[in-house]
Amino acid sequence: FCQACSVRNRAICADLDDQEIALLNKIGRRRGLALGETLLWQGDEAVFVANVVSGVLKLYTQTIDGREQILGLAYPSDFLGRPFGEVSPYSVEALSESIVCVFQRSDFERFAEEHGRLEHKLLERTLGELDRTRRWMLLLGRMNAEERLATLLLEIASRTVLATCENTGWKVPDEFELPMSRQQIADILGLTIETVSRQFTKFREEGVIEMRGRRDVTIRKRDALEMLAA
Amino acid sequence: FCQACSVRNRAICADLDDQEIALLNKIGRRRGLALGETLLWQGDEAVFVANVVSGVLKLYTQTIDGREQILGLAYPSDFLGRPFGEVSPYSVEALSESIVCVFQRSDFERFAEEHGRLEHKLLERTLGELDRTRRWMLLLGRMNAEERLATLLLEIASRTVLATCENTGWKVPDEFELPMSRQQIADILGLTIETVSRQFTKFREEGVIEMRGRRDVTIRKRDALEMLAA
DNA sequence: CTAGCCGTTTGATCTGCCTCAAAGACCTGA
DNA sequence: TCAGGTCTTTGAGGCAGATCAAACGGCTAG
Repeated sequence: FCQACSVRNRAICADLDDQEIALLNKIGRRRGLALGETLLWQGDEAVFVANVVSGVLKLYTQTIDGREQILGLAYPSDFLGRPFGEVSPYSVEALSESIVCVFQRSDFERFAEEHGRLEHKLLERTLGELDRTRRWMLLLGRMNAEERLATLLLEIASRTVLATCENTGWKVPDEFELPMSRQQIADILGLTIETVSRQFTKFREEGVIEMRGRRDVTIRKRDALEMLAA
Repeated sequence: FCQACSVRNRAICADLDDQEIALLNKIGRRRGLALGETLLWQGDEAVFVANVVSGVLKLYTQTIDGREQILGLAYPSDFLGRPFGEVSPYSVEALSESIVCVFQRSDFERFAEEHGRLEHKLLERTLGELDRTRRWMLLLGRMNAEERLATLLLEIASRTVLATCENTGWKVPDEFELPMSRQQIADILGLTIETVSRQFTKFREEGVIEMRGRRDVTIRKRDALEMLAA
């Protein structure tokens, strides 16, 4: 039920009143995704749109010869899919067990037309996503490997807190879990897995980060990372 | 006057009726930009939004140490600025003499709230721009210099036709003028000016393109370019 | 406990693009 | 027409990150 939804106040449904929510509730349904499961395929007809309820997913494209580029990560409350478009311009795959709230695109579009507040929220979110994506272009076009990884670590830290502790104040934690493998980090940063691994080792040796296991990161020198990411 | 505006039917104002257009006309004003003139500065308060009427402009960011990355080009009918945001996330500079139709952001937002059709158009445009931007991430993250330039040449060819001959059928021309310098091409592609220049020379030697002067390009082997860009 | 697998790290070498340098082409104004 | 500026092309050499290869470490099933 929408009323009990954990992203009720952060997703695009935030500004809807009870009556509208009830209507929206009728056209959407929950769906669970296993780790590695694909929600949308690039090039397929764009049938669904969705809100992320829990978990982390990746948006990605590929070249014909198999090179992959991750276009972004979707955290709880993020919107997925391509309204007002015929085909999905990217694929979406779950990086962890996830729950999404799925709508038929046609249902969703009809609802959006009739409820300006929803469309407005979607517009704000899309504009924000565009900003974020453009910032990533600077990383891909002009940053070196060290700067790229520093930027990603800070980004994940801040996104993790937003996704987990909604109201526990705004302190960004220095300890978090990477929601993806080394190869996926490489695909986000436009690097190879070896280069990514070497940069992790370098940050560890310099005492900038500390790691317990492969995925648990603790930032020890945030300033150093921020200096690089700037 | 909006009624006589050359982008009247392609910009976000396309779906507005005469009365709405008259209202919009009151809050907007035309502004000319000289080559190289800056319309928006990254980090400044986001005071304006605008539609491009004629000319080509670049959106760009810079790192602290001066590396530049062009985030996109704006052609006639494209929308500029950051509605519903406090600061401009990028700078905008005219690559050619241009005319834009400028609105105070506050005026524009008020108008958008009251006129869902405008907001809807803006949403569609923003979603399209996000798709385009994400496609560029694949280029920046995973393509080599040759593939990058091939992609750009095809993109400029198709954008040029859309911007110039609105209704002369849909044939994409093989002859066009580059609206920017070699350095700016490098900043779009995430390369250096030297690498760009060498790639041009290579394409010329291979007979893939022909050039008269520095900026007039004729595509001779479109398939070759499309193969690389795919 | 052990074997085998997969993801990761480390090492060695290669290469595409960058950097630095200089010559060449075009444009503008005198 | 020529001088001087700017932009572009070409050349030589270096380096960051890619590629190829192998060792390592953690996890799971037997």
